[in-house]
Amino acid sequence: MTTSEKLLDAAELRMRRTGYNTVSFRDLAADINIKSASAHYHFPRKEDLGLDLVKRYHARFFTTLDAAAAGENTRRGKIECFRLAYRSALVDDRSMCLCGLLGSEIASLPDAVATEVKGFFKASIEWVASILADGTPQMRHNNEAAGFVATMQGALMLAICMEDAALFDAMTERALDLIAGD
Amino acid sequence: MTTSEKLLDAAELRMRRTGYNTVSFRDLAADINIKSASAHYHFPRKEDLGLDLVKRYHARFFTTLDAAAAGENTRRGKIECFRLAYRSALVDDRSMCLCGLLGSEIASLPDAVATEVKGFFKASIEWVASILADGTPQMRHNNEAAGFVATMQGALMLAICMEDAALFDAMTERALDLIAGD
DNA sequence: GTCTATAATTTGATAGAC
DNA sequence: GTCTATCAAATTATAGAC
Repeated sequence: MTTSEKLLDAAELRMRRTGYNTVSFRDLAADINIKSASAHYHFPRKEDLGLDLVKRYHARFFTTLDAAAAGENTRRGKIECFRLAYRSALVDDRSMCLCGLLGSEIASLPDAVATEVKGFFKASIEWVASILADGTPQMRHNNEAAGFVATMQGALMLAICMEDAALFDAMTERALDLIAGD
Repeated sequence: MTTSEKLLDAAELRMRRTGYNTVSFRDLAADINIKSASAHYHFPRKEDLGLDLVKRYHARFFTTLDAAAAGENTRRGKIECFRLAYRSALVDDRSMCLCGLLGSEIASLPDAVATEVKGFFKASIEWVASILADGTPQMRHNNEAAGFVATMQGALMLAICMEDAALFDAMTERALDLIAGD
């Protein structure tokens, strides 16, 4: 694994817990046993690191999601994959969605990073909407898809905040029924 | 208005946009034309300010909500008041819910502030559940209420992030139908 | 209550040696 | 690529005058 990847891993761990502004080059460098000046060699400005991190998160999220959804034949099965991606953030990583946290503090982000976060949500809504429409996007599906994404984000935040993982399932199962039928 | 109240107002404006950690005593003091040392006279530590701010937000949120819901006779009408409280944060204040933002970055908050944020969500869930149960709380109502709160929080975050206020209505109207019946 | 002044720490970032 | 050394700025917080 390259030093850049190690830095991105360290940044993801920290930013998914405490956000963009609380994470310093010194902390990240210490995490992987280098000095902060070395970290700046790989990412000259913090904005460069933030941008690469959100791009990597975005790409990995949908690659993993598409692979899982490819094994499902029903709309409900595919959308359940989307829900499980958020559940995995909670259960496996005990962390927020990177874009859910950065999205909350979007007014404090560099413009380029903020734009990338918006891109993640746009892609998320379109992904869910495309499942609903079976390949033919429609405005109504977009609204339903956005509501589903919002519920996943809010449920993840609340479950982490309340330290109650079971609450995530309780909060999201009806949303799945609503969007995919009982 | 007292200086403490002015400081809390300034802190609320800033923290509902960028979170807890980006807000400094110097910024708040400058907002109300005093010096940061004077701000420390009113709130010795930042944690004191954060704690008072969340407590004030909590109290005001439910006072306003109760007043609005008292004018409604139906369950749906009362829960619609809850939705409108979030809509007002978006449309009137163009800001996140204070606790939605602080909840996202809860791992970076002083313990006392984090506890107070959790208290806001506990009270929110109980408020919605009590409407569902007409005064007789039940576990099933608690899960439905939590899901509704999650959707409001996620929808507010997404609408602000995507700079699309209309999206909030589109995302939340079905959640209201789901919980209160069509 | 507010001020000036300042301490102690942390931060993003750079210069230059190896 | 990584290091030491350093900078300029910002941060939380305190001491003491008025």
